[in-house]
Amino acid sequence: MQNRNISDIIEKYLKSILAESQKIEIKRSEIAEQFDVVPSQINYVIKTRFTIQNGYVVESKRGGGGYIRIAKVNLIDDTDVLDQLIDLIGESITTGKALQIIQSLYEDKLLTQKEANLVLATMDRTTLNFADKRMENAVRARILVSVLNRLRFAD
Amino acid sequence: MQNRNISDIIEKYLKSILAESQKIEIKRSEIAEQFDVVPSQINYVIKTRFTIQNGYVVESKRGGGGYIRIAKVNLIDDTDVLDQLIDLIGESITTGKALQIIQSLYEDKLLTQKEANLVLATMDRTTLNFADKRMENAVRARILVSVLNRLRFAD
DNA sequence: ATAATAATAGTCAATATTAGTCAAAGTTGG
DNA sequence: CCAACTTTGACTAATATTGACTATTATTAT
Repeated sequence: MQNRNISDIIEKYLKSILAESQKIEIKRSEIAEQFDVVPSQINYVIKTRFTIQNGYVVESKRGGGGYIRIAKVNLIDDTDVLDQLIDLIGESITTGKALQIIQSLYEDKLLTQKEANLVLATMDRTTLNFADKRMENAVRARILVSVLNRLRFAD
Repeated sequence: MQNRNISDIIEKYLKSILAESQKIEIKRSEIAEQFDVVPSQINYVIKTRFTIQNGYVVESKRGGGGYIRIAKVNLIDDTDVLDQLIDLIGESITTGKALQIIQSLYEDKLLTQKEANLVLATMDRTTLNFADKRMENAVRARILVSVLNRLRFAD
């Protein structure tokens, strides 16, 4: 609505540019000024919304002429990315990160919306319902890895 | 009848908005203040009156700019079949019985082949990987029930 | 060349801003 | 009176915002 948080707005802005051009290069301080936030908030936005789980790769450089580059990666072309994701999941994953990964799979058309929603339902917090959060995250990790591996094989 | 409790009044208010717009986004604290109740009462109202059985899906976010969204969804016709299956599953189910249920869902065209395979992958014995078989069957039951509930409405 | 300075971006922890959970206490209809 | 439902609030969890401090790279002065 009208009072969304500024991080979401910055995210949306950056993604609108990325929808056109696959890759962008920004100056942290400029974006910060444009949206009237402290520069480190840009790092927050990137760290929470432009990770490899989200299907983005980020690189940067400090010093004069410094920049932050954000590029969209594609899970279909790049089988490495699936492996990377499985690696990254390891033996534990939270609902939030899992959601990011499922969303990326949907965006890259590896899952339909219905498939994505079904998979999300299986690993929801209330579904797993463990008192011990470590166990919950461990089971979720196994489920998600299982799904990713299932996607390697075409039906 | 005119002196209903406040939960009913809040329910009616929210549903009157939903009658117009299919989906609303509220700020918990604002609604609580508007009706002069503690914020957690909003959770109570949602939990008791905006369930999936009633055709509502709820999502929320905490933190700055947080919200609660309630959407009205279109329930499919065979909800009573789903109810029966959920009843049948109870709190525990083996891989074999789960497979049977998923196969019947496929035959009834509630799941495609790929969807069925994905769901099976999530509740496979090696995926869940519990030493304690009772726990394994309990988790599988929760996962399968969650899937069935997700099938109550279209995307 | 080297050192000093300027111009970037990164990290991290404190604080703020929401919503969720749970159980105790209160209320009500049968 | 009892069981079910409602109300309340203390505690918890998730997410966002801010700023002080750090790290890296480029440019300028010596």
